[in-house]
Amino acid sequence: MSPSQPRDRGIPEATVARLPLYLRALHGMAERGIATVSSEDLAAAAGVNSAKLRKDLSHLGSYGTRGVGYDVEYLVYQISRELGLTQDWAVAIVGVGNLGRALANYGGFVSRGFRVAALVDADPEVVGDTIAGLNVEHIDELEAVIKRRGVSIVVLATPAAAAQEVCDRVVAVGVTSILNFAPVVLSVPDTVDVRKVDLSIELQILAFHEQRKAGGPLMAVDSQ
Amino acid sequence: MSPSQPRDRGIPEATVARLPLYLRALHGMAERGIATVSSEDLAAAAGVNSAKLRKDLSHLGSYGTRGVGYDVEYLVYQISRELGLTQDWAVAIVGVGNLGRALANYGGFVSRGFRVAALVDADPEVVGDTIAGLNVEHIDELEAVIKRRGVSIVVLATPAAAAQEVCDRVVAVGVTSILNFAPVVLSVPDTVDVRKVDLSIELQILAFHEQRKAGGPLMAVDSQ
DNA sequence: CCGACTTTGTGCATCGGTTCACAAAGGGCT
DNA sequence: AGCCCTTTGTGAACCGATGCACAAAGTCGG
Repeated sequence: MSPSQPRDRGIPEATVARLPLYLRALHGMAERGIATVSSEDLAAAAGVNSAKLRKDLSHLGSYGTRGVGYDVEYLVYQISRELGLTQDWAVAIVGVGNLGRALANYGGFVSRGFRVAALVDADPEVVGDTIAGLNVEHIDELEAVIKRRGVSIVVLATPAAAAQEVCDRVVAVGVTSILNFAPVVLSVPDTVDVRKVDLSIELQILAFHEQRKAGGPLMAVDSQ
Repeated sequence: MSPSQPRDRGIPEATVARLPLYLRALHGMAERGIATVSSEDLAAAAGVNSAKLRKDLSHLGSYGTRGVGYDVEYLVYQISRELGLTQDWAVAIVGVGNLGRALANYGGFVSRGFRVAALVDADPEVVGDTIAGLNVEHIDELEAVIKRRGVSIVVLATPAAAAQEVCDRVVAVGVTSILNFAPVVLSVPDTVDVRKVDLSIELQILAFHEQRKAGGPLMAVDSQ
């Protein structure tokens, strides 16, 4: 067996979720001209514990040097490759309301190998507008646009009521990765990956903890 | 001890994160006039497995009726109370770029007991504008605004470079809950809760899985 | 009033993830 | 060349979360 292929199939989900974090920290370091970094320092920059970082990285292979640390440049490349960011991903954003607009202009996408390739909306008022340098196309064109532009990831920023229908349509033309901002649970075949972001959920979790702090150890909540 | 107080201190974090999900599903049902729901149905609507749902709810107390299910109205109230949504939370949004604007207009906040009480920005171009019915105030006023409006949760939607400084300032005036959209790891005293949302992380996770699918079982990646 | 049926609440086994702690590995100084 | 120092990579214990499967509890029809 080849000596430099310990790279396992099957990276733990929790690890995958943290790789982008490391990547961000590493990009920052590369910009500041740092050539080499220890697990301790990188972990601090990413906000995790160093043992966890080392175990995470060990799932990709043995890319560190004992006594020295990790080569920043090289590690950026390895993580990028593992995440699939070395290729170019065409993303379509469906629903160009406030959120869709914000996403279209969001710098974080472009800088990570994602290319917003299409904006689609149902409202005749916005169809034809130019946003972030892109022409907004009509929802009737959805399937055609996805095929024509080679879109492989769709971002749903529609109202809740429209999300499932749009979802069904993009799945029907072969999209298998969806990022859903609409506050509904989408039903999809299990060959399709859906990740959801609900902005209000995070606030609710904060409220829960804030309440606990405020009530402190007393918390005299006589039920109503 | 009172018989109907099995409500434990210490609800698992994983459970807290799902309560908003259940709440959303329940609200939908209440609107459709459904009075009672089984764990099976509610779980389906929330996209989780029914055993998990029952265990989650059991942490709040014994609010179901065997052979029948849960009273929708009552469960909404119990979960809301547990999450602290029965009180009114004043939220300030700092950074009124595309994202801040989208958040200010986002309906999901208001409908959950959150009230956007202030918008703050550093750019003199936008200070003084009215967005979502609110006057945008200058960052110099940050501390004053937070105190005057009783803000207890701050949403950071600033550029990455400004986030830590704003964070320090709001923490200094006593804010202990922060929702951070800026792509940086904030350092705060551990009395302060920070939750972060990085829109590009979700996309990167999707890209990872999409790449795996594309490569399929072959995945002939001879390292460069 | 009783018995059959439904659905909750939970004990228990299992699993994935985290953390500790240390042996192995490499670099650099003398 | 050899020794010491730093830092990685990982075995193993631990911890929390998940899911199964069932007894307890309650409803409803007869």
